[in-house]
Amino acid sequence: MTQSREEDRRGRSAAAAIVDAAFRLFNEFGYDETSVDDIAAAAGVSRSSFFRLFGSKEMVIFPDHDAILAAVEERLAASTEKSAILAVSDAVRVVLFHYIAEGPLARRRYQLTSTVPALRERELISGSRYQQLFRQYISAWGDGSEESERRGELMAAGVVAAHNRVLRRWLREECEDPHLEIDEAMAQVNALFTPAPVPAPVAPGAIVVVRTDQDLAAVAEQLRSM
Amino acid sequence: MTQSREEDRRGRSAAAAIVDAAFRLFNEFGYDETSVDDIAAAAGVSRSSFFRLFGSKEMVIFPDHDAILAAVEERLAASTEKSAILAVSDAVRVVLFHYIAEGPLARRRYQLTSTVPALRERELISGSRYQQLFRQYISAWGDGSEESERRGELMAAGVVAAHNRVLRRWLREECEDPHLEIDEAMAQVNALFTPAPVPAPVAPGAIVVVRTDQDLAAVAEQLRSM
DNA sequence: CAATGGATGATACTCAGTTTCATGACCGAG
DNA sequence: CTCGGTCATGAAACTGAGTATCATCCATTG
Repeated sequence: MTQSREEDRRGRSAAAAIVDAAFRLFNEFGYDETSVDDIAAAAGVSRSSFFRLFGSKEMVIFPDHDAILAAVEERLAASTEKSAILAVSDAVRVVLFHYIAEGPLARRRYQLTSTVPALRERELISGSRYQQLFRQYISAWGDGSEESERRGELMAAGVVAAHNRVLRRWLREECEDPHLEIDEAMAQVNALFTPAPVPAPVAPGAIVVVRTDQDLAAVAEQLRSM
Repeated sequence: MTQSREEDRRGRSAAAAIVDAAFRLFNEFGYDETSVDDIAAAAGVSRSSFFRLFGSKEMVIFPDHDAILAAVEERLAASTEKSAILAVSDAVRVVLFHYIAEGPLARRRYQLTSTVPALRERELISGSRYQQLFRQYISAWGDGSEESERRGELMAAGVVAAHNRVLRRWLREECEDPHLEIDEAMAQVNALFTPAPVPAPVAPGAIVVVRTDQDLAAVAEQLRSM
């Protein structure tokens, strides 16, 4: 476990210095106006080290997406069809509260991603990787039918959309209680997807009585289309 | 209406020549291995003209996203809350059948986007613009409540996911009849989102009889949670 | 014919990202 | 202590995308 001498001397890693310098310069001069050389110089490292540590200019902003993705996968993998809904809800919370735990840093990042198209796009890409992961697991829990696959795809999209909405509201400080809102949002998603959407075996002629919030016209329309 | 002399002479626009050359070179040598200079040279135009016409290397692959987006917006704008579901279904079909009408070209593009990360990402970006557009209109049709906004976001995500699934299946030639599949997929989305997801005014104590495919245990569970 | 304007091409520039090589600190073995 | 190896860093050159500038050419118009 050999830490760099610079790190020992200054008490922080070169990576942290780079991130600091990057956010500061982006804030002051703008993303496009700040070159990698500027960042490296301000952080007291070489251009080479910058790319060795972060791979690209965009990645200074999004440090640990891979780690979060791994955490999500871990949570989803530790589940079966039985506990699927719970697993999905938990996994979403893993992501959400990771960002919330970042606090002001997450908000500074949001300010950048709202402003700079390239960064917004980068964020979209990572979001789609979450969606892909969710889809993969949700699909695996279903039978292989096309309708079930579609359900997996729709639900994954819904889960990510719900998460994004709550996160974005929190980032914009429009959200009092993220715990409450993510609970509500996930409840809404679950309500959408838990009632069996697929015609499944049932005794023909069976009659079931349920309460509904729809008015009579809507109910009549549904009955007619059956 | 002055067409270029090259165009007159060769009977095709410089843009078409560039697209042809690009796809051919990408196929033969790969996307990353083909430089813009190579494409321009093969198409018999200058590097300058390439960027003037397409703006970026990626845009040779995705020519008319803006046009499709405008068509979608037009279809959505020509609608009210009453015909909302129909408008959304129609708008989705506009996109889907535009790609299907491209035929082999769409499949060549798919082969590239499956292979080259940068292009897959670019495609994702444009997909998110559709989603954003759908969300905007669907949200406008609801009341302004947070739950209604979430519903708009979820439904937009679902609509785009459903479209993407059908398109991808068609591109992979896994899809016999795209008309049928998009009908099914949109029916699934509509089934998900048309039953009022929000507790709404209804005469207390009203009883409605509907047929369901759920088994008794599931129904009992639903009743218990009401 | 001369003037104008729009499209094209040539050139030079910035900057992100890659590759290669040199340096220098640390560590274990002799 | 010294040699040899490894690893982190830095320096420098290179490729290629995208931008900006300027000259040119050709068709139209007066």
